[in-house]
Order: sequence, then C-alpha cells, then structure tokens
Amino acid sequence: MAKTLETAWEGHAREQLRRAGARSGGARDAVIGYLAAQDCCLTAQELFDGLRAEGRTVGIASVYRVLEELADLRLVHRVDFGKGVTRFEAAHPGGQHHHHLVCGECGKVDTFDDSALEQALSRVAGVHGFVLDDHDVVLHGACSSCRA
Amino acid sequence: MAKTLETAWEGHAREQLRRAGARSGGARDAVIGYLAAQDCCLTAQELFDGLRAEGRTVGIASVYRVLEELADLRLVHRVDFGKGVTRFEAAHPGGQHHHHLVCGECGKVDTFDDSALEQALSRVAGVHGFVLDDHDVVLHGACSSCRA
DNA sequence: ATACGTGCAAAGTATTTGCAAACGG
DNA sequence: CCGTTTGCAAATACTTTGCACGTAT
Repeated sequence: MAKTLETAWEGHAREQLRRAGARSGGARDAVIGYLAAQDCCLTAQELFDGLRAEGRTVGIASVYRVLEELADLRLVHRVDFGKGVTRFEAAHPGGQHHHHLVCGECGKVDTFDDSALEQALSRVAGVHGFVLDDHDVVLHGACSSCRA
Repeated sequence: MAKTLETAWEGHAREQLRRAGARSGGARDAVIGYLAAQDCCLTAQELFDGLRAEGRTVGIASVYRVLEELADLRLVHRVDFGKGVTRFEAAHPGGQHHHHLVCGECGKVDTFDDSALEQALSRVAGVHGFVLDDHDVVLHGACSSCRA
C-alpha cells in the first residue's frame, strides 16, 4: 500500500513536471525515483549520497535545484528540523500529509496525522485573516526507548 | 502590560543565569536587554545590527554564543521560519508561549496561541510515547492585506 | 589570581550561482 | 539546432571555533 502510494506520487510528479514544461533529464529523474522509494524524509546530502551509491553521477547542486523545483510545484515538502537541518519528502496529492516527532536522543523520527490539529490550524489562520498555504509542525522530545 | 512581561523576563533570565553559575559580561547583558525590549522574534543578525546601532561593540560570535546559552536554559526560543531563516525570541516562563503565522508576500509575522492546538499536540505525543520537550509550529500563507 | 567571557578572524556547513558541456525534443 | 539541464567549481550565507586578551568575582 505504501508502495503503490509512492509509485502514484512518482507518476503524479512526472506528470506535473511535464505539464510545467520541464524536460526529462538524468538528475531530475534520479531524484524523483529516489524520493519515491523513501518512506520518510531525508536531507539533500543523504539523497546525494544515496544516488552516488547507486552509481549515478549527479551533482549536489542538481539535487538542490531539483528539490527546489519540486518544492515550488508542491511535489515535495521541506521539513525544517531545527538546528539548520532541512529534510525533504514526497508531498502526496490530495492534501493528505503528516507531521513529525523527533527524538532528541536517538534521532528517531515518527510521523503522525491528526485532524484536530489540522482543524485548529485552519481555525487560527481564519481568525487572523490568513489564507493558509502551508504549515510546519515539528515536535521535539524523547521517545519511549530513550527514556528507559 | 507587554512591557511588564518583558521586564519580568529580563529579571527571570538574569536570575536563571546567575543560578547556572554564569558571570555577568557585557555581551550577555546587552543581548538580554535587547531581547527583552522586543515584542517579536528576530534573527541573530538583526540582534547584532541592533546592538551595533546602539553603539555596543559586540561580536556576532558572542551573539550566537549567548543565544545558544539562553536557548539551552530555555530562556529563549529558536523559531525556524524555513528557507534557512532562524529567529529567536524571549521564552516566557510558565509555559505560556505562542506560535507564528508568516505572510509569504510581505513577510508580516503574526502570533497566536491556541489551546486546542496545544491539546492536540500533547495528545499526539502521548499516543506515540514521546515526552514532549518542545515544539515548532509555523503557518505560512497570505495575510489579508496581501490578498487584496 | 584565575577561571570565565569577549571580540576578532578563521574555519566549518549548508546552499546557491556561474558556466561550459551534454542532452532532449 | 536551440533552449534546458547538468556537473563541477567557486561563491555566498549562516554559524561555530580557536585564541589572546579583558574582566568579574
């Protein structure tokens, strides 16, 4: 199921890019393929290292360029973990998205999705006259294993 | 009222530092005083420029050092605005805190505080076995003026 | 006196940009 | 062909570190 979702994202992303008039180039294809195979967010460097490990000779600059392009088209989501750490992940169409819980000890990242949270956020935006575009929610704490 | 709150923070911060065994030095005093006078978050650079404009010859390194020290003591809060922008603001004691709404057009920043949101966050953390330490919530969108 | 705090300059990171070559349509 | 995309290297931005000197206690 996760697999099909990822694959669906890959097709969707390529479709959107084509529609946006982008050509299909090696680096972009590689980045999209790699992102589609992930189940959670990763850094630009991890993406770069992963592609290199697969034998693709991409440049780190291309990784950043593609990520920015995808983020502009809302095909990937930038997740800011604080302390200068930025991670990227595939943004699934249809508004379905999740947020992150990060363990400060072991670095474990859990994801969650909560409708009460989303409702509270829309309400707040409405009260302030903002049209919500995007939102970042990151919880920092200690996971159960690390507290033991 | 905001004024008294800020002043209260300043005293609290100095008290906590003293208790933590810190000596009182020029740069630290300056940073605390400047932060106490702000009503919203600002970047390390803005803080540095502000102090220089006041004639204080602080080093940018000291600004960062003091901010980190204060953040470790939970006297200031690091707010990640995404795109590599990190801002800092006084963290008021007693758990009272707010979050931010950022307009992508004009850069205006609004703050809010919502109990349903906080509840949702604690609940989520509990369900995942995390002991919450801190959380970042930043909403990006377009403010009412910019949509006009 | 002595350990802590500070400013400056240098070193690190993370990310972006300039550019000529490669490539897709 | 011609404009887009790419890899590399250089540039930029932000933050941290090394160090000698000043300062509080």
